[in-house]
Amino acid sequence: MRAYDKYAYEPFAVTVDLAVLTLRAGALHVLLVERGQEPYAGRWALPGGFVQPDESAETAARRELSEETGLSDVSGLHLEQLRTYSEPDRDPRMRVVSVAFTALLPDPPEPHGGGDAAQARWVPYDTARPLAFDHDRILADAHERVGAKLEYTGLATAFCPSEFTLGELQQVYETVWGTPLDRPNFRRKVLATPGFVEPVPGAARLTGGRGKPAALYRAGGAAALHPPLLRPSREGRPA
Amino acid sequence: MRAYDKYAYEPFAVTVDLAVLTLRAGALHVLLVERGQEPYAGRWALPGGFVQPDESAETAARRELSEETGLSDVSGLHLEQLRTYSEPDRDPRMRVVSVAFTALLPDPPEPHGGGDAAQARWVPYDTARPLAFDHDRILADAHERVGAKLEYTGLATAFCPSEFTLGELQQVYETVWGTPLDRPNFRRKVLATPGFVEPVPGAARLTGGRGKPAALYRAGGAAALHPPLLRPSREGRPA
DNA sequence: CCCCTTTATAGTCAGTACGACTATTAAGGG
DNA sequence: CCCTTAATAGTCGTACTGACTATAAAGGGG
Repeated sequence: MRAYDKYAYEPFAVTVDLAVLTLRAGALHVLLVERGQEPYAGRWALPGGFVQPDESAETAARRELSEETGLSDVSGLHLEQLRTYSEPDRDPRMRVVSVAFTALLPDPPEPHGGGDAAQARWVPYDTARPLAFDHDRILADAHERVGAKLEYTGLATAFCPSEFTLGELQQVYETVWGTPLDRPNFRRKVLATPGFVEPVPGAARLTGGRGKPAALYRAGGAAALHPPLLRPSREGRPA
Repeated sequence: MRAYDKYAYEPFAVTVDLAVLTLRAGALHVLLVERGQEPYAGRWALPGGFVQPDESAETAARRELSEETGLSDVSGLHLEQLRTYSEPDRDPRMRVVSVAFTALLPDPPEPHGGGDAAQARWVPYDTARPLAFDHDRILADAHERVGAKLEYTGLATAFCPSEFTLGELQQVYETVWGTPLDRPNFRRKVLATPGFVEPVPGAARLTGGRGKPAALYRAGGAAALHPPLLRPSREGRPA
């Protein structure tokens, strides 16, 4: 029961931490900031900050996202609560409970070093560690969550600009999952899943570089994919 | 960035709230406590309480679970973080951030009214609302999460005793999803999914009531189901 | 004691999804 | 003007799925 009267309660500091992911040059990148002070001075960490008295954690996360990326409009970006980290010793200075979020960006702007960020950079996911505090774990949890959600939601489109080719969409899956996918089969499945993507009607063709121009698509309205787009099973072909 | 120095920080109270779900007589039930004081005096609420200074949220949740259910050993029970609720006005008295958990129980013991719970009861899920605070939302989120996880994890066995029949397992799915399932097909899929369940070797038969006795199974070790056991699609057969 | 109901388990069958391929089209580059 | 690159189209056999039918093994009521 809610025993407000029975237990004394200790005040906690509540922060948000952001795992901001994007794709640059076909590789998964994460937005990191360099810490200026102890503890972990000089180490890289996930961006974050304190939740203000009048904010929800979601509001604080979106504010931090805007501050750290330098983007004026972050309202359309995908921002999702990951989980809360509350180990008593996770911050050596004081008792800090952190609500972690995952954010997905389509086209990565150079993080303006302005604002309050001492130094903010896009770092390839593979070379990000070790991070300060328990951020290694948060980042790993974020990656795992995103990979899982690609299977049964249309989340992949959050990595893409508003209009994209199926090849770009496939690259999202391949990069996050770390697995090459068969192009014709990927195409078939995506187009067979209602509400995942919809073709851009006009004479829509992207002339990026070499090769046949690809048709452009927009994100469909569907939140859940039916059927899901399962990643190649680690099991399934055992002995 | 972690601007501990830049912003003043407000102390928050941090609580855990528990959505404890079980199956009784083929219906989904949730453990509720009756509030004795304002606000929401006389209303039912999810059990919960303050996180103590030396506890993580997970530790606090398991402690509360033990206290509220009266079970001496809650170490084997499924307990999982749901998400954190932090709207500034969710508690009219003060700023409270609550980390919500979902717990799944196999056989429901009568909640001992002892401990500190004024009154604790198993309430059918459908008649649980309205609850105090934002607990309606928490409960709905818990239900949705559990329903989704039944698809791609072996979570359903957490609702069952250590040995169970496939009929009982099917009842878990039907009750949580609110959909009848075809028995032969359910059986085929469960047995075809490696690691989901394993037969109890001995002369294992349950003579519960009428009908042919069923073979007994135990939970297999698999965390993820491959292939997943998808619920009958709301879409898929549209117009 | 014999049906009749109940529940478990076995099996069938057609439609579909999927993985692995091959083929064709439409660009750009030397 | 080929050659490479990338997009798109199509094929084929297997696995899976949903909808069913059939059989087996219990208990209960006349």
